[in-house]
Order: sequence, then C-alpha cells, then structure tokens
Amino acid sequence: MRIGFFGTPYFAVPSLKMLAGEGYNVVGVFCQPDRKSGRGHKVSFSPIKEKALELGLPVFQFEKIKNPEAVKQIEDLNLDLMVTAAYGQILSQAILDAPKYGCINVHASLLPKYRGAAPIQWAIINGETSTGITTMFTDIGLDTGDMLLKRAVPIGPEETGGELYERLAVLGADVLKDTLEALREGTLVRSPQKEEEASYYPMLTKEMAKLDFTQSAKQLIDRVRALYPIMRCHASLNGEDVKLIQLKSAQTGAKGKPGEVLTADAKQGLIIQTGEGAVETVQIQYPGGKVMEAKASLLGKPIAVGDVFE
RNA sequence: CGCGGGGUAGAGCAGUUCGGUAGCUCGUCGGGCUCAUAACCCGGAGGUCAAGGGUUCAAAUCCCUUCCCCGCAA
Repeated sequence: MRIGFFGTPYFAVPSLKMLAGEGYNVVGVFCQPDRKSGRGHKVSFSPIKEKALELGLPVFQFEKIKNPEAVKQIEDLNLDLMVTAAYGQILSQAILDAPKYGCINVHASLLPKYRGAAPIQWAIINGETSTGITTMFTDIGLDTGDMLLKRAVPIGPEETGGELYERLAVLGADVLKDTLEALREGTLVRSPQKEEEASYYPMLTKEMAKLDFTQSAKQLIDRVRALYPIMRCHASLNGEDVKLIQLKSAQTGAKGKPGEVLTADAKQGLIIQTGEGAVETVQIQYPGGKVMEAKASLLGKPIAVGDVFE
C-alpha cells in the first residue's frame, strides 16, 4: 500500500515513526515549507521534515498544497492512502480524491467536539477533564468527516497543554495503527458525526495569552496551563508586561478588586485577586529576564500590595 | 545581517545617565532572645562586577571585540 503522509509539527512525528516502524510503504512526506524562525531568523526544519530525513523518506514542501503542481505531484505518487496529522493546510477535493482509499486524519479530540486547529489547548481552557484521539476519513469540511476509531484519556488537573499534546501525539500514533489494521482487515466502520453535538474552536491567537483577572481563579489557572508552553500568559503591572508562567489557587483572608495584589512577600508568595477567588503566581518572568520562582523574584524586585495586574 | 532587553555574593536585584571605598533583600554560618516558631536582635563569611583589549591618576560605570541568557517579530 502506497501511503502519503501529511504533517508538520511534533504532533505528527509519532505517527510517522509508527508507519515506518510497522513497515508501511510511505512514498512521500508532505510538510509546510521551511520558515525562518527564532532569534536571528535562522531557517529551521519542521519536526516532521527532520524525522522524514532521518528515516530516508522523500520530503515534499509546498507553499500552497492546492496549487496545480502540488496536486499533480500527489497524483503522480499514485497513492493508495493519505494519512494526515496536523499538516497545517486545508486540502482540496482533488487531493482527497487522489488516493484509492481516501484520506485518514488523526485529530486530537473526541469528535465531533473540538473541531479545529487547537483542540488540545481549548479542551484545557474549557476545564474539560477528558479528551482523546479520533481517527476519521477526511472530507472537504473542517474536521467533519466520518469517524473511525476513538479513544479517550483523562486530562490531569494540573496538566499543561504541552504535556497533553505530547501524550496525545503518542496516543494518536497508536490509534492510527489500529485504524490502519482495521482498514486492512476490512473491519473499519465509518460513523458520521452528529452535527448537533459538534463544536468548533478557532486557532490560538496571541491575544488569548493576555490574562483577564475578572475571570475566576479556575479559569485563569486553566488558561495559563493550557497555553503553556506555546504561549506564556501575561498581564501588565505598573506599565511592565509581566509573564505569569504558572498559577495555582490560593487561600487568603484578604480581599480586593480583580487583579489586585493581595500579598507579595517571599514567605506567602504573590497572591492576586480574581473575579472569583484568588491565585498564587508560582513562576514569573520579567521582560529580558528568565523564568523564576515568584517568591525569589520578590526579594530583588518587590511588588507592593495593592498594585494591580491588568 | 529582522528588532530589543540582560550577565554584579548561593538566589533575586540596585548601582552604569554624570568614572572616585562593592550595596540591598533573602539564604548561609556563629551568637543572643523566646515555652515556641517561617518570628525578632547582634555579628561573620561569601564578588577576578561574563571574558579580552583600550582610554584614564582612577573603570561595574566610557570605547571596541567575543561568549552566554531572555523577550518580540516570523
């Protein structure tokens, strides 16, 4: 079976590794073009490109996968099956029609809930206690295709987006493996998504990392851990943009308005009033500085009680 | 050559504008006080001020070079 693999970030790596390890015939790996990134604008390869090169697989990178030359390339590969996992571009019907058995996608949620590009982070932001992996036949809609296999996992109460992302990447490879085996054995069952149960969440934007202290303590804590380490949540304090890397709930007798600093010393820590309850900032980062323990930071850079994060 | 911030005691920072004895908070060590404590009081140790070169009577501070860390943007 000739397989074309479409993926870009780390999420897709375990799946590609599994395909190669299980002896599947991956005839082409498609990923997003190399981009200048990081300090100094150095060009870096995506995790999938790195892995594909390591495995000795041919790599294809198209600026727009819908362009005729890209579609022709896919058709010329004479694929039996396409596998996608966080590729990063929307596929066209012509592409989906190219492989004999269609296109199977690995999605990091329990569909039809959390359709969209950032299901992992959104699940944590919304305080979900479980999520999972769904494999599906890709259709022209956004994560709307018929579902194949589904597996759920609990979300830890303090788990970060990065940690869950890693777990789901591994689980995704596992579910994909079972899906392909079922496909070979002819036991694969398609089940349509129920539209009335569907939910869609958009891509993450940097505005989402700006903390709103009128939210409840739990919402703030969930948001900070959901976005970590992709984005570090931040708030403005006395004109400085301060990153609050890790929050936890705090008990204190003091009260204030949302965002107001209730305690700020090395013994009790940095505790901030929210719309509902209070949060302690465990780790903090100032502009130009490294991430540090908030209690240590207060020794050299005090914050006054009554100052307001906004 | 994308833009910017930073490197000072074990930790976190001030001091750099305008060159003139190396400071603060905490920790640590010793002592004291207390029924007692993460409390309080007294005292001590701990720094080639990232590295190299230059200017100067004198450099953490001014000039040049290098190394390392961080944020933004992508």
